[in-house]
Amino acid sequence: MNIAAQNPIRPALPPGDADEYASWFRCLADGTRLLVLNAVASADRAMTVGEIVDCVGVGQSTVSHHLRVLAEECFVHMQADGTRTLVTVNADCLQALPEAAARIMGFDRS
Amino acid sequence: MNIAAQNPIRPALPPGDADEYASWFRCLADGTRLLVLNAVASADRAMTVGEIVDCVGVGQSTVSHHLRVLAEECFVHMQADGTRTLVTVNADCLQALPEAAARIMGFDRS
DNA sequence: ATCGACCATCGACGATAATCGATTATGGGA
DNA sequence: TCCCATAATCGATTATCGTCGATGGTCGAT
Repeated sequence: MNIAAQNPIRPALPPGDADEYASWFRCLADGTRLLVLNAVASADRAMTVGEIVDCVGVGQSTVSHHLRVLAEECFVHMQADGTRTLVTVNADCLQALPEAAARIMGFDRS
Repeated sequence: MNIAAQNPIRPALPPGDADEYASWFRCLADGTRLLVLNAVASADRAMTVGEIVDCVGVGQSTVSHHLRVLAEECFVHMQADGTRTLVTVNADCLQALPEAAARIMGFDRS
């Protein structure tokens, strides 16, 4: 018998929300990507892609790929500046992380 | 020239730590795994593997796999009870999440 | 002792993702 | 206009991961 499935006291996390959170966490689930994010976050200024490449120590195309992934989830903001691309972090995005954890743990403030 | 690499004002996140955090986030980077975690967290009691299977709606071996991954990162605790396995959550693990975010963003309290 | 319930493990498959090198596109300076 | 620097894109390769079905092992009940 499955008591929990029949008597869900707390509303279960909708599978759609779970996938949404998952893709969000997946963005942080790679060491290189965390190094990229940390480099930009620690710089206190906009960084170019080339600077990030030198900081992280992987190929330029790899950094470009990771920046695109981070930008798609709004962890960073990218703005073209002539031939360069200036990268800045979106601090709000990471600060929303505890809220996600709370929902997963069922600490909904309903 | 690479100013940031030569003048790292803030200490960069060590690559080893980045990988450590990454494997931590990777644990939460799958929708099914979040559903498993949410099911156990919302239950207010220990759950058996079979109950989780019924809640989440994937195969038994898949749930067993995800539970092992979650247990390796200490998100859940598993204890054999006869032929069953009782699963409980480790709330502390998810509450440490904001700290990880802070370090990635360079908000080290040195 | 046998049977059934429960769960872990194994092997396989498909999908996804990380990385690299090469190429291409674009803007700025000579 | 021509060249260089910068970065995005492409193609290929490799590794990792999620899922399933089947198998095996263990405990409890009959």
